[in-house]
Amino acid sequence: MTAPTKTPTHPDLHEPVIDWFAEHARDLPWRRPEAGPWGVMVSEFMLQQTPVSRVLPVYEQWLARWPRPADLAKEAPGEAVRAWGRLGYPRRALRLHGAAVAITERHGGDVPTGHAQLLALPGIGEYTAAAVASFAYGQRHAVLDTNVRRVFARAVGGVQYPPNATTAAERKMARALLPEEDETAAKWAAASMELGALVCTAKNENCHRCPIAAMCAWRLAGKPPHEGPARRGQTYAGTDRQVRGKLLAVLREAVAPVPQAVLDRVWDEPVQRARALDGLVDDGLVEPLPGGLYRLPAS
DNA sequence: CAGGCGTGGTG
DNA sequence: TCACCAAGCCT
Repeated sequence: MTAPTKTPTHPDLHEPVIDWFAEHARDLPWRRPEAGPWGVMVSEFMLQQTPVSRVLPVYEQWLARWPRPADLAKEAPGEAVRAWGRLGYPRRALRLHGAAVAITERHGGDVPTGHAQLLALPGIGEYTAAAVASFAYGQRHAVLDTNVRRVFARAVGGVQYPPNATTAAERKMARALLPEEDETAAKWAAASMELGALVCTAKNENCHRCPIAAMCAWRLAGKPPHEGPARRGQTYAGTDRQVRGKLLAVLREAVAPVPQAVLDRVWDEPVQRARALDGLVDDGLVEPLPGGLYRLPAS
């Protein structure tokens, strides 16, 4: 019997993908050693649903201004929202600020190393906890983001796209594919994600540049097109989200509290406008003051 | 668990 | 042009 006892399910995928990564990985600031766990964590918050190209400049400003969690923690949350700029989903800024406060209070100012501790922080879900633990601390976790899910769906599952929501089957597959060693697993996580971001993309798959094209189940099956309904497109024009965005843009630019009348100019329809503003206040993104004034939250 | 939550680039 | 997409989280 020559077979070793703990052979991974698909050991042949690891080496080509990791080697490809060594050659083609982008030189991103949060991948450099000087970024540290805090830099990794900040980047992960910003990258949630936001392209790398838009994150880069904000990331640099953020780290220069708040090089440690404690630096951000002592700021007003509104300053985090302001510095977030136009990255989108500004609740992330609030949550990152909240995470910095929690890190300062509960973890002595250092980004925690444990997956469960990370998961307990605001704005950190399953993906981000695994990503920080893996990228910042070299731990072995299944890091299942949209890129990795797509790569696995194709290379292993033989279909064009993964399911809309992450399934237990996907998690199981991701765990089964994980290399045994911590360090190798961390490289694998970063490499498989980068492959999905650069080569095995949603719209154009570039199989000629793919290091595992020869063993890709989807390609070998003749690249059958996605079956079933298309993903629900996110509508935007005319929604509360658009109104919220316009309201918050005014408040981000303002140095002093803004009168209601000024906010009223961003949207004609009064019911929707009021609903959007109320929502921002409920979310803690906007602080109402006496006299019909509004500003970003000071506390 | 489906739906809400920003923004700008792109085919 | 405009629908779709980009390293999710929370309720």
